[in-house]
Amino acid sequence: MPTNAARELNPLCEVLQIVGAKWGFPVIAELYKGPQRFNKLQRAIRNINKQSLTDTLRLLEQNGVVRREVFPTVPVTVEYSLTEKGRDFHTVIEAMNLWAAKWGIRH
Amino acid sequence: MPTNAARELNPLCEVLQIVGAKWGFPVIAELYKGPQRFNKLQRAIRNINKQSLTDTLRLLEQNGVVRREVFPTVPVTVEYSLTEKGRDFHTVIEAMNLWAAKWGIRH
DNA sequence: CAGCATCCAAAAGGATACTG
DNA sequence: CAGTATCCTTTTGGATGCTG
Repeated sequence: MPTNAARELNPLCEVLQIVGAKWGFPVIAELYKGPQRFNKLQRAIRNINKQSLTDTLRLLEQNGVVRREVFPTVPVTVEYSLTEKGRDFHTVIEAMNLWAAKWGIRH
Repeated sequence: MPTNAARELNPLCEVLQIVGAKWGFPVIAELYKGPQRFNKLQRAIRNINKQSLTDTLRLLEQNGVVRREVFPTVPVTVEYSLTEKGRDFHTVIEAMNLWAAKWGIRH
């Protein structure tokens, strides 16, 4: 994640935190497919481990991008989904894709 | 910078490399003001050191966002400026700003 | 002036094992 | 199932000094 220096560039800091987080995009991309439980997310995202997944979900939750819901089954079930704010994030992703497509990879 | 995992999400990988780099935004922001020499950039960007500035400029240069021009004065003068691709990057920045403004910091 | 080489400190990432 | 705790490895960042 971009640390202090970049974070001083408000109000971009929040966006940079999200897009700069190593697993932010993969998690968001996966949740676009629909609500998912913790273990399902972990299996879906190649090479992520519990710790990293937990950290990323907490970060996105704090930024209001992801919602966490606990169902009191046994064992407990936890479902993660995108909030409205999270779904609206596609505007940013699209802008990135457009720019990347317009200019291509490498020059 | 977001590392391997995020980078597999082509064609976003290039964008993530740029926005995820700790000093990417500060350098681009500074160059929007116009072409600048190495030392001028370093003085303008709070707390960046030669090494980090060099690394960031090389990264942006490789991505075709920044142009490097050497003038054979003594001592040598090197000027950095944004390419057309680099200036067009404001479309991405704007999308980020819009999203951030729409949803605010924290929730 | 514009860097590169080196070195060190700090942070991030990841593996594993354990728990309610 | 969904984590937390711990430990360890790797990567990054920054400071400093040297050079064409």
